[in-house]
Amino acid sequence: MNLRKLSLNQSIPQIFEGLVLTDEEVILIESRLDRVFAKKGERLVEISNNVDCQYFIISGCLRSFYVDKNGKEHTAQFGIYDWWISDYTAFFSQEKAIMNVEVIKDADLLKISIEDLNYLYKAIPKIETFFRKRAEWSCTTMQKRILSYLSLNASERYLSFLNDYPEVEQNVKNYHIASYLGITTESLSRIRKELSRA
Amino acid sequence: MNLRKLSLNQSIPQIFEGLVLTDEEVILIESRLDRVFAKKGERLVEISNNVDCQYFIISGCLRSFYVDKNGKEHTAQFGIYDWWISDYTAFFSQEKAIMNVEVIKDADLLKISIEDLNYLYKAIPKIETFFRKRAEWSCTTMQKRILSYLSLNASERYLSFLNDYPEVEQNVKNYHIASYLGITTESLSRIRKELSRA
DNA sequence: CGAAAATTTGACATGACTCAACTGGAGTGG
DNA sequence: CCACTCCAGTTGAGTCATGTCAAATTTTCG
Repeated sequence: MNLRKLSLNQSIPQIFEGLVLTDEEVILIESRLDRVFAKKGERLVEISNNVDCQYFIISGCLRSFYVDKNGKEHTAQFGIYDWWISDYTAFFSQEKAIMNVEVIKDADLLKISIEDLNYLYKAIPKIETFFRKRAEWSCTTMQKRILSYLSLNASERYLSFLNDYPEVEQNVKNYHIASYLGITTESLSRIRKELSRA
Repeated sequence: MNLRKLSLNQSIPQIFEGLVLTDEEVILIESRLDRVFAKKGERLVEISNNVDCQYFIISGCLRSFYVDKNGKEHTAQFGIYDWWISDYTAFFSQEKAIMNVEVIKDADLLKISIEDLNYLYKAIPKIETFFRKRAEWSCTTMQKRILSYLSLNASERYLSFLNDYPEVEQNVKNYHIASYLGITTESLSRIRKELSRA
């Protein structure tokens, strides 16, 4: 067993945190995953392409973003360690990507295709349970984000972001944060100035 | 078999559209569902209560809404026939409700508790597959809504809402729509006036 | 019909945007 | 080691979309 295999094996329990897996199950899962290293600036998904896989992040930082009709970028999601990333809208519905997924900091990833995932759902039902719960949890975080747009002003949304995702804040540029919060970099700059005075 | 039973039985394929179920499975599912009739104005979920069930809507109209620190209501979700509703944030994580679920038009519902749902996941694995896909689909619709807040102005969001949910529009008040779009009723009124001129 | 609820309208206020200029730091090469 | 460039962030002035508040109007429904 080489080093690469070893560290991949160690990653399986990390991915399926909370699941009790037998040795055979770990081996089966491993056989369906691909280790991928991606450099800053690389794109794992590009708008209008097919999206047949999603990525588990072992380390690094990524973001998915939408480009509107005026060419403005809007960050849909950030991804750091222990989280998954893809264009889920496209991945789940098997339509063309409406977002790009871009590497912000060199990343170490595990890639799984939709076919392999469907295979694992059948072979190991608790994997499907895990992904059901993960999707449910995504729903709750997105719901909260929607409510934050409805009920908070820009400054409050920024504070809430800092509170919810302190590790993300340390890995991304302010203009990424602004495009996630739905404000301009100028506004974010003024908000930060205002907050630092208080 | 009485009428009530008959119509409930007929609803099962409607709920699990796309799933092929045996007669025994339908009977098992039915045994875990409760038929509920709810009048306009009733609340199925109230903020800070426990949320141990979700509702499938046979007919009628409902909404879930959040109340912010200034007492303003923000509609999180509408529900009409064939859709499910609850405070998912609370239901999935089994925490106290952060939203109310309110009946907008007299509703005919099927109620399922989290225990019964977990039982069905075990007993009929394809039910879990169905709910996994439903959660994934919810993620994609919420993702699109988030992107609409980031990239569209109030008027464009309104048009997009009319396009995506024409049946909802016919069942709810304008102030419900405004609170879903994140604007005031006055702004919505002006937008409608502007659009009717064009 | 009449009261209550929903919507519309007007005048004004304001938070966030736009555009352009400026600052500061990180890296690069002469 | 300085000069240059590039990129991110900041600042200022003016604008605009949407909000606020109060009043008028229309619709709904008992």
